[in-house]
Amino acid sequence: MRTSEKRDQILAAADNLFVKQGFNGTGVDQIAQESGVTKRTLYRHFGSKDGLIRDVLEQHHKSMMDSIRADVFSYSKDPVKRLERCFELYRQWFGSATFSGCIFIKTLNELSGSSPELSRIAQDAKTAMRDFIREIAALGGACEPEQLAERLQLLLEGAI
Amino acid sequence: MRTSEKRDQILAAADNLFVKQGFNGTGVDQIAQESGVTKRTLYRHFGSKDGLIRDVLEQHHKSMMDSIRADVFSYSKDPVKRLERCFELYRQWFGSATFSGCIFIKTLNELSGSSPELSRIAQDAKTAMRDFIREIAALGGACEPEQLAERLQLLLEGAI
DNA sequence: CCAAATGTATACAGATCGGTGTATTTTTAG
DNA sequence: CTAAAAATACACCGATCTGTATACATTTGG
Repeated sequence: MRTSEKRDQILAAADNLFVKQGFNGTGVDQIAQESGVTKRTLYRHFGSKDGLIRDVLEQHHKSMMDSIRADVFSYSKDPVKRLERCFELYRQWFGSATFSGCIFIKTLNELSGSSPELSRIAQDAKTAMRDFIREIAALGGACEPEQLAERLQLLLEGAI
Repeated sequence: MRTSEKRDQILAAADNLFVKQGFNGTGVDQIAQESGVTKRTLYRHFGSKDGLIRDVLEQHHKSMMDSIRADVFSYSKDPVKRLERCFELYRQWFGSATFSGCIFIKTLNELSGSSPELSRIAQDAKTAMRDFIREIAALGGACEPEQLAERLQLLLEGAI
């Protein structure tokens, strides 16, 4: 059994709660209880609530990018089809019953001004996602990959 | 002197603070202090923090719609020019030094799940704004006024 | 002018917040 | 097996939160 099992439980529970209730709206006690762990254990792993938020954001970004990359690259070799697949993945995300919005947008909306570090992490995640789309679009020979990537990204935020 | 002078001060201060720091991130004490009023007075007017938020949202929606309507309708009689004026107003909003995002989007991001009533008010405000754009677009003979209105609305949220 | 509404000042209640101290038990690794 | 790391249980701290109590001053409307 890995040493980091509890750690992953905490990250998963925190991710869910943050995305559903916001960061300021979710207490550390609730996260600990929801993940079946003592508050003391939580603080041993993450040091502070901001530290937990930071790791949640980074892990969320990493797993999301890995998941999308794997799906899109294995879906087809045609850049155009890959781009279509991106749209389809977003469409599925919107339609999922547990959809509660994008955690990075939530970060920028709620923590901008109180934590520049967390804002930067969220901004970097959004930029990386846009670069990924732009890269695929450019390979597909799109005339304006930059604009296309931006438009797609903006479509996310109306569904919430 | 109107009876509601203090009331308006509170609404203005709360609006500013909410949009800058979020709802959960702004305390009632700070709002009272910022608006030069006692906390007791604030509670006499609004009853609770949620009551204050509700009135802030409604007043914000009302004054925003009135302002945009007056500007756009006096700008030109041509629907196309009116639509262009809408874009221009948004552009100015983004460029303003005090721009901190849309308070209704912030409401949906932060209070969805904890207050269905406030979420509904914010959603109604967004819908009303979109209907306004769609109405103008339809008068201009746009082929897809619904989609056009949606696209314009989504463009707001990338700038924050 | 006078009563009612509104505002001020200040202290306080009860809950929750992020975070810690400490002693005990469980798990892991060599 | 054993020692260190990790997790638990639980009380606790100071700060902050929403909301209230009380007593006094000011403004307003009829």
